[in-house]
Amino acid sequence: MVTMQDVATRAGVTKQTVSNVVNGRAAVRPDTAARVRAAIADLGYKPNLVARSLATGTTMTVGLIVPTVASPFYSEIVEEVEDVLDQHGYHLVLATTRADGDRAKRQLAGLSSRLVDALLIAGDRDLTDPLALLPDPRFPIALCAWETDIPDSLPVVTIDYEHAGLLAGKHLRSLGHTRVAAVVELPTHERRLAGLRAAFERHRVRIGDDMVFAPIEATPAGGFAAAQAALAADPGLTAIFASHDLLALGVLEAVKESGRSVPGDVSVIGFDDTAPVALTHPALTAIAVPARQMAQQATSLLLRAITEGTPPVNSAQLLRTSLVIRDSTGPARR
Amino acid sequence: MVTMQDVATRAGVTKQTVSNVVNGRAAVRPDTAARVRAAIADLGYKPNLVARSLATGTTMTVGLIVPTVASPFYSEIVEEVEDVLDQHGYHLVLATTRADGDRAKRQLAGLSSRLVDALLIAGDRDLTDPLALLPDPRFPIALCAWETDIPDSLPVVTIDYEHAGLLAGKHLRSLGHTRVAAVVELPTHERRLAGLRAAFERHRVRIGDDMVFAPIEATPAGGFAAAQAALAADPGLTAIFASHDLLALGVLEAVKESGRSVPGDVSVIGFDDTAPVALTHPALTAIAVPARQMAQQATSLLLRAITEGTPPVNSAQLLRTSLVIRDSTGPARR
DNA sequence: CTGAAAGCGCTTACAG
DNA sequence: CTGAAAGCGCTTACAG
Repeated sequence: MVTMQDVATRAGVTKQTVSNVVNGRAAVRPDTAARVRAAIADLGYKPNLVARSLATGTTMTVGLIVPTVASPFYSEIVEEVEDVLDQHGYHLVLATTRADGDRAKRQLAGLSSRLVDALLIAGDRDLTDPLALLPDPRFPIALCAWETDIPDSLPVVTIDYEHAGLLAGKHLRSLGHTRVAAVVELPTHERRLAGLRAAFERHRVRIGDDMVFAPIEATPAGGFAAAQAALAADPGLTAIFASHDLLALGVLEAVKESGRSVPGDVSVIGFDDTAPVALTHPALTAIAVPARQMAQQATSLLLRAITEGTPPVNSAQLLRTSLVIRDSTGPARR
Repeated sequence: MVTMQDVATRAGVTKQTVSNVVNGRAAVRPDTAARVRAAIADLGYKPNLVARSLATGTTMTVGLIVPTVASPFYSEIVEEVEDVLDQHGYHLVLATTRADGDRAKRQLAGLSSRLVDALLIAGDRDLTDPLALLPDPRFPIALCAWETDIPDSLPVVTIDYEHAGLLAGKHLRSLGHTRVAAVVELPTHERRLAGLRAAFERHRVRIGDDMVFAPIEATPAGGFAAAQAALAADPGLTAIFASHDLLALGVLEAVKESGRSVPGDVSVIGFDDTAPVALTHPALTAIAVPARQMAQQATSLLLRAITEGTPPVNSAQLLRTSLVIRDSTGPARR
């Protein structure tokens, strides 16, 4: 490895001067700088980022923990976080928890030992408990896409999931649906469900626990099976709410496979509104969650905390969702 | 920040002893070790990983560059790489190139300055040229999922794409198809296309350039539009090959939307065989690529190189693909 | 089994 | 504008 000292020797200066031209910090006489730059090029010198980190106390790296990357929702978040980081010269250390609490705990511990300058945790699927054992309070952490039990000690950028569920419910209700089933990942998505129910209760319609189906896995296949169960439980239902898009994809297929038409016989509404859903047939009506904006805000929050050396502003930001009406919802069949 | 020295002072030993108990390296008398451990707990000491890295010359971190993470194929690779890394106590630094050559170049440069101990590059979409400016030859780099222009200076774990395309072609040919279109991401997937063509040429059937359609984007929507174009170009075609699953999803929809049945009127075959495709209707026939195995092998290769301190074995490993026949392919309509 | 010393490759004030 | 010194928090031989 060629070191800064090697460059200095070659250019006939001290390493401090090399450091100055590399970082453009102090003013260096043009010809000296040129000599140094030539030496750098000749030797193919690259600064050792680890040494720099030790000296500066900053790694130019941010950690991101997500439940999985194999979902359009989280992959959008990962890409957005990386974009913002990249724009500011930071690198991304990624960890996926994969429905494994121990793994999540290990990653939380591993990432908070100065390997990264800050940590963003997206999704409360596997990390609700471990958060109790918070590391150094001065270490910048932020949460996003957090639905359950928002800890008040940490800044969070999320959405009002209950209101989002309410939006979905109001839409279905306004179309006259009264026999609806919900395919919901529980307990993670309980707020969405609560909102959905609230929309109906206002009209004295109750979505009982017997019409709530928790999929075995958070995939189209999981949604498919859950929807089949729903159709078996009430063959006359007219609408199905899916607590996220991947499930909705499976629900759509299950309904069609059962010989029913969408939305003629059964309306289907999804949640998140990630890119792939606009292409389903019929195109999926869904609650749109501003995932990229959420990731962007949370990342900026952390970056600001890092550069200002203060803990991130401890606030709970709630982003708004909206209803995107496409072709999978329609008036309830009589 | 509480340092090793703080722990040492509190436990009444020197920091070397603390280091020894933390790393379990040298033998430490049980009661001393207990005292040190107590001090660590009291102070909430966590070793500074950056300082350790500078001293040991290793970061326990591996970089991964992929084109995107919003695709089932690459997200599987990312998750598998992270799994292997996690099992060995390594962290993952992730960079996505996102069809941006400059960004790719920047990432390659950024990641090879001792921020990571090794680098895995998956997918040749954006990084073919930049590889020319290779960093230190002793820095462990490996390639995987590489289709075009495999550099012979770097170890690569990939598959025989031409043979994979041949498999797809032989399958369609054996079903009697002679009017086939190909929806292919070019030039990235040209080997697959070459294989497909080769299968037909043996039977004196030619898939002309006018029947090859490059999608605007690597998404279902891209596949959808390309398939529509294909059906317009030859309304009587009986089979469509898609160069990856996401495209195939769109192709399937386009064919159905055109009023044709799959596979009655048109057979559709995909490529990669990622998780989501088994649930399409009809279930997609596809060339199965062992993505996880590929990622696993490449990662192991790098890990071995790191621990042994030698450059990775410079070999080109070709993994085998297989044909998974489901319901989207059938005999050609007469 | 424990401690004193040197070093990893940088940066950051501080003199000159 | 350039150089000498100290330090970031660890680990690694090496004495005792």
